[in-house]
Amino acid sequence: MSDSTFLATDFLPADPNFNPNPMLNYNYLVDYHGQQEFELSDYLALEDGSEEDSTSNHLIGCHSANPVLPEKIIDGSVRYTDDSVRNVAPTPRSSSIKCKGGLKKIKTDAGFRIAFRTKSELEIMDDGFKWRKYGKKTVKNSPNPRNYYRCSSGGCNVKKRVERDREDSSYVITTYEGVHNHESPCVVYYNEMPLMVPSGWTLQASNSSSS
DNA sequence: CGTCTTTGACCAGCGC
DNA sequence: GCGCTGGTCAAAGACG
Repeated sequence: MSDSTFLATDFLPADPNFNPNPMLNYNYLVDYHGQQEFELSDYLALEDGSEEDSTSNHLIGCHSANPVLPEKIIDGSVRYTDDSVRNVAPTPRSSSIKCKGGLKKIKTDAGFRIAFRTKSELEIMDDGFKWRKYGKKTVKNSPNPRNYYRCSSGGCNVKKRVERDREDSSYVITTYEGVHNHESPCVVYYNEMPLMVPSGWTLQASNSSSS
């Protein structure tokens, strides 16, 4: 499954005005390893030219929650630049989607799974959605527990896992799974800040492609 | 009182 | 088949 490799990227909140909400900080997203500017609007465009099912509802649907920056992903595992692989979770019947800019998403039965690593002191970043914690697990070979969250909006079964990098606890590894079938509770807030919304970025409810 | 977190138990998948 | 591991459930407690 080597063709499902992500380019390794980092999310670097170096600016003091940094807000962990990726929706509000798309201009802070930098392809760190590639030394190349990487904006969230680019990421939104990734669906174009995808190898399958490019209805483009997926990313629109996961707008503020999902699209930060993934590390490399090898079919359910996060692969770091040092080629170490840390298990995220098996991704049964997954399929990779080739994306512009070298990024890919993992599609599962529950929708897409996107993992990324964020340098942040905050373990829970405000991504515009409301999450309910439903589990906590210690992970093998990791001193840090993994927390499980589910979108608290009724009928929305998007999940996310949050854990600290076992080797560098200043990084938080977040994995989103599924696509929200509702708008972000802070859409109103975004609409009040039109300059913060990338061109071509439309805040619309997704068709629940995961169903 | 409603909502959320905590946490131990349970279950399923996978490798040996 | 068995043990390990990750993911989820659900009861109990905390909190506003």
